[in-house]
Amino acid sequence: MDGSGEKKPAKRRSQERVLQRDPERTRAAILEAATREFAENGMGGARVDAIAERAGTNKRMLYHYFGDKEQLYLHVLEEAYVGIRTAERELHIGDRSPEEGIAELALFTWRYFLKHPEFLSLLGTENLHRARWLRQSVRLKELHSHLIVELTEVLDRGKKTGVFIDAADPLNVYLTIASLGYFYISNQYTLSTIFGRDLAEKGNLDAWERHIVHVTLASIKA
Amino acid sequence: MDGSGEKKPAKRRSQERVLQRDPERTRAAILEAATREFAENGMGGARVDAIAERAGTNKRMLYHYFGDKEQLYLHVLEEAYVGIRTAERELHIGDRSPEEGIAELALFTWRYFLKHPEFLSLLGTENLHRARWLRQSVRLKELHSHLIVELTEVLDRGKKTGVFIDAADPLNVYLTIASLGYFYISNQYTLSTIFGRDLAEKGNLDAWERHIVHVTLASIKA
DNA sequence: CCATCAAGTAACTGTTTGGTTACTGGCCGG
DNA sequence: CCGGCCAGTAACCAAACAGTTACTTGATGG
Repeated sequence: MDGSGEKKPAKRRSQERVLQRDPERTRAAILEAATREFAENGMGGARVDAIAERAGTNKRMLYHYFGDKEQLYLHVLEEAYVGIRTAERELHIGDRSPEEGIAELALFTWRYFLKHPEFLSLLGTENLHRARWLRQSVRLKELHSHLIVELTEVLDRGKKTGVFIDAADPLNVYLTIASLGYFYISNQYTLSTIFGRDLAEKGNLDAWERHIVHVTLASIKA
Repeated sequence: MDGSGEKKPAKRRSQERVLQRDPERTRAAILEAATREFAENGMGGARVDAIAERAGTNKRMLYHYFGDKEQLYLHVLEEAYVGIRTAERELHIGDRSPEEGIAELALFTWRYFLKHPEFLSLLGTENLHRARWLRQSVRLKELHSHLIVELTEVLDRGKKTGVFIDAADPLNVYLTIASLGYFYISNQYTLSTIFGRDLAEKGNLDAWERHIVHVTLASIKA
């Protein structure tokens, strides 16, 4: 997100000169810095000064673009949800056989969680506060119905052809997949400590990936 | 913990009179208040003044008994781990058939999590900080080997009688049980919000309890 | 019965924090 | 070519914070 970014031509006029004033770039930098700061320290631990410094700007701009710390946090959270749901939508789990579709969703979810620990961390923070900010969000409520609808279709198709049990419930299936991925990754530090095994090791990660697919399918297979 | 607690007779001398100075009671009150404060607000959000007030004492005592905020937090965390592992040990999952033993462990874990959300919250906080404080703890490392040993025995017995698959791994089984319980409870607020279904409702909780047992057994049954 | 020491209180301190104010400088329309 | 506007800066502020100091109270053993 940083580093390789070419200087944007700044809407108003195309110019090659290094622009200090680039509102969109500044805004994006703040959002990205805030994502990291909130993910690493939680709402209570995140520091506004630290976000400004990480973004290479200062607090004035942060308050200018986002109002206050809480609104900035909500923006970060919304962006994170949009990120996973957007990627998920491009899967088209209905294009294959029901079993392959479910396996694909499980793999995608696991790998997305693994690649975006900051998303899991934000979820953790938000739940600590009982979804205080998420509940205020208007944008996000409908973002999720798509997932359940698509999953319902895949499961129904599998039930008709007799590969899935009738009791298979779409929400339960998704929660099962998400549970197994979320817990392993977000709790890896305490788990590795108390069980004396490094869960982040490649071999263990691969084994758990296979385990998730196995468990998910085993729980709904006829 | 409060309210119904009879006045302790204060070691040194039995007396019915209401004692203001009762070191053990004060210590316990601080620990209990700190547990709630840390669970509700995380390490970064917890306030030392709030803990003192909740405990009905003041900061001086808190620093007197526990050193500083971080050490107090570590005490709280250790206490929480000792709590679940102690209760778990009394299960004796080896006393029944292997299948019943695993089901029993799954039920126990789910119900313990449900009854002690503050434990889940503390785990979340500790993992946010990558087990920074837990790693310092000497007491806790061996507390967990017992669980794995007992679980290994139960699984081996099931493998011999042919009810479990050979690939069944004790750590994986425990992680599966814990994942399904942890995620559902600790993420109930965001999940209920985005899916528009109240996961804390009795019917849903009971269904998930059955689901956990079903999934766990389905994943290891021959 | 009083000297001693631990339990307990409250007011204080230096620092950090979220948020603000007063200011600078570049750009664009008229 | 200039007046107003908007991106950006830095110094500032009051409140909140973790941790401390100076003090009071009460039980107990010699």
